[in-house]
Amino acid sequence: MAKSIKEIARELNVSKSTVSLVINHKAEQARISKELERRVLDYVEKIGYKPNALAKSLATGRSNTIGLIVENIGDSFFGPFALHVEELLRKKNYHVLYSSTLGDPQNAQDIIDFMLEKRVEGIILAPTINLEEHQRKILEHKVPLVVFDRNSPDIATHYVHIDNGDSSRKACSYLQSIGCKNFGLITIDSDQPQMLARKDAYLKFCAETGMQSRILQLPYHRLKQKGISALQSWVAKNVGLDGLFFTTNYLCILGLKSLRTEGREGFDFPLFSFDDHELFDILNPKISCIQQPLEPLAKTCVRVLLKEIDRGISSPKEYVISTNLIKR
Amino acid sequence: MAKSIKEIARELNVSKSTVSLVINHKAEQARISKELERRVLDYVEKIGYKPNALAKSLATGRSNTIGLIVENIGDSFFGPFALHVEELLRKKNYHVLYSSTLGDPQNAQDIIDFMLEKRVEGIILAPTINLEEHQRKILEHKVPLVVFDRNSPDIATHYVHIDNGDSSRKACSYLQSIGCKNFGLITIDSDQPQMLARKDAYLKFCAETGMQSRILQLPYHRLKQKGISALQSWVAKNVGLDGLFFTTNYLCILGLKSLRTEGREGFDFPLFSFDDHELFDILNPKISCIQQPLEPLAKTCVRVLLKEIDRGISSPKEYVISTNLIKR
DNA sequence: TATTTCTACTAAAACGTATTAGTAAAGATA
DNA sequence: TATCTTTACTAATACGTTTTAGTAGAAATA
Repeated sequence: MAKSIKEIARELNVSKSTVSLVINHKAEQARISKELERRVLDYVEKIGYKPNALAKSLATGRSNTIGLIVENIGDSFFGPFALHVEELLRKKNYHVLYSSTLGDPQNAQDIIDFMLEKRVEGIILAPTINLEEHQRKILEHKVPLVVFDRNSPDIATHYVHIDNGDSSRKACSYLQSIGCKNFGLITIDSDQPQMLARKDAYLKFCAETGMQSRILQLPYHRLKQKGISALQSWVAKNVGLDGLFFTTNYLCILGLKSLRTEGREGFDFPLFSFDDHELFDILNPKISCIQQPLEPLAKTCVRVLLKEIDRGISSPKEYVISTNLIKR
Repeated sequence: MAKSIKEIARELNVSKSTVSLVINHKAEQARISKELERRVLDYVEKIGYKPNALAKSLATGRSNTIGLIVENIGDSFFGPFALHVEELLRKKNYHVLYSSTLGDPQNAQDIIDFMLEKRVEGIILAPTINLEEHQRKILEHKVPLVVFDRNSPDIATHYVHIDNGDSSRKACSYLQSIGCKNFGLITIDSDQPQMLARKDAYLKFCAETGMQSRILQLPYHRLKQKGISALQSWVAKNVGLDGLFFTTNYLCILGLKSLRTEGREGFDFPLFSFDDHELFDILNPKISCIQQPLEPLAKTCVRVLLKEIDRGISSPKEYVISTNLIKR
């Protein structure tokens, strides 16, 4: 199908080596004459030769590919994150093999195996629960690994993340500063460390300020209709609420939906979201939030990973990216 | 680093062939004894052997990878689309190498070259302008290609898309049915065929119903602040408007922003968007839209591509997916 | 007992590349 | 003119697989 160096060599009556050397711009150092070089170059150009990257990688040991494993490439956090990663890597001549785990450890398992088999040069991973073993496998195979967003506390890897506790604290103080004296927390029923940190900071804030803590934990699955009604009855039960702090943007959207379906047009108290959303600044009322700066996050992941690839695996470090408080 | 079949063979005192055959579950057909098979299997398991997919692909000619080229993996159309593609392909044991062109033909060029070099078995492409030549290149290399969302009329490929004209027509009729007698069209200043089709259907509708056409074409670049003010002054100029039809959801969002920043809380006429958005049903007023059914779209792309890969390239066909009109 | 058939493997070639050591011919040196 | 350099290449090996043809020895057949 596609022509190989071998065929080109035969057709030009030269050796494979010559063709390979010319193609890789090593003609000079290999003392190939200018004429021959031209002849090869012209022919290669003419037939539109595309080197076989698989063979190349096999020979050089470099795949020029990195793996990106997220929960869901389609969501408003990971999608734009992936775009940044891709952009940054493109500049370094790397390409991205991505996959979404959808939170399913079996998927994650398959994905990681596949990537290791594809000999990606490094992996950026937003782990879901129960992925410790796989992370260990990646490390065993000496493939550089950068974990972001979430991590497993008991396995040492490079870890890029925001300070969830701190950010959550900032959010609470902000709500207090705009007059909320009784705001509740809506979070997810999961033991993801970042969610725990957000909740703990809220609890700590309550303890310090004497505010009564009111927390609703929704189950991770079935966030649709069930979640809406759960939220509605919870809000109804908790009289005196004067604000809501959602620990993720999709929870906040769920909150919006549940209030809307309740027939309320506006809101009588502020909503605050952990993570921004494209439309939060045009909703009514505007929704303030903690914004995870995607680009710095992506930049750090890429930088750290490339360094590992270049200089070999080093001892794990933690990289904390600070968040922005967006007041609206 | 990672152990190879060769090393395993040496360590077990058998031949490479034996190891390979056992690993690929061909022990029986190659009459390898059960004992030996077990011995190999156990050892392979013990050391956590991962075959080198690069070598494998080189030998078999199959990369088990398909390329997905979109404009922006981070946006609310392509991201979820990519997720569906990934999911569907996972089931068939294919994986996805994706890239975003960001509308830049140079990027697209690089991406396509890279994918051809990686010997992807097929490509799903949402082309941007000036990509005809590259599509031709893909086809020359005998790589199955499915184009979706947009196409270049003068190059024959399998093409999966919605019926833009028809959908746009439906939108117009709907607006008319709810009482709009004077709605305008906000579109993008581009000659992408799908945008033209949407606009043309509007014009045709005007011609047929006698409604005066009012069209604003915003330049594709600088859609942010400039677009907002352009839109504002255009709306101010066009007295008597009683509805707006946006030909994409990001234009609609731009519209929302511009009206909001104008200080208007609500709207005195309906807005309609081509393409849905997560929050359109909770905004005030609710925004009706044409919804492109992502899953059928993705399913068709994948199905057609896999068929091409399986049975060889066939003569190009067009696949039209019908849209939904979401009334809110 | 000489031949055929099975059994249980292995040797060798191929995929398409990169790389290093080698070489024939021409030119320079002594 | 015999030796050393340089020039302009090429041969050979390696990367890690798959696959097909081959083979030594044991068992079965005649």
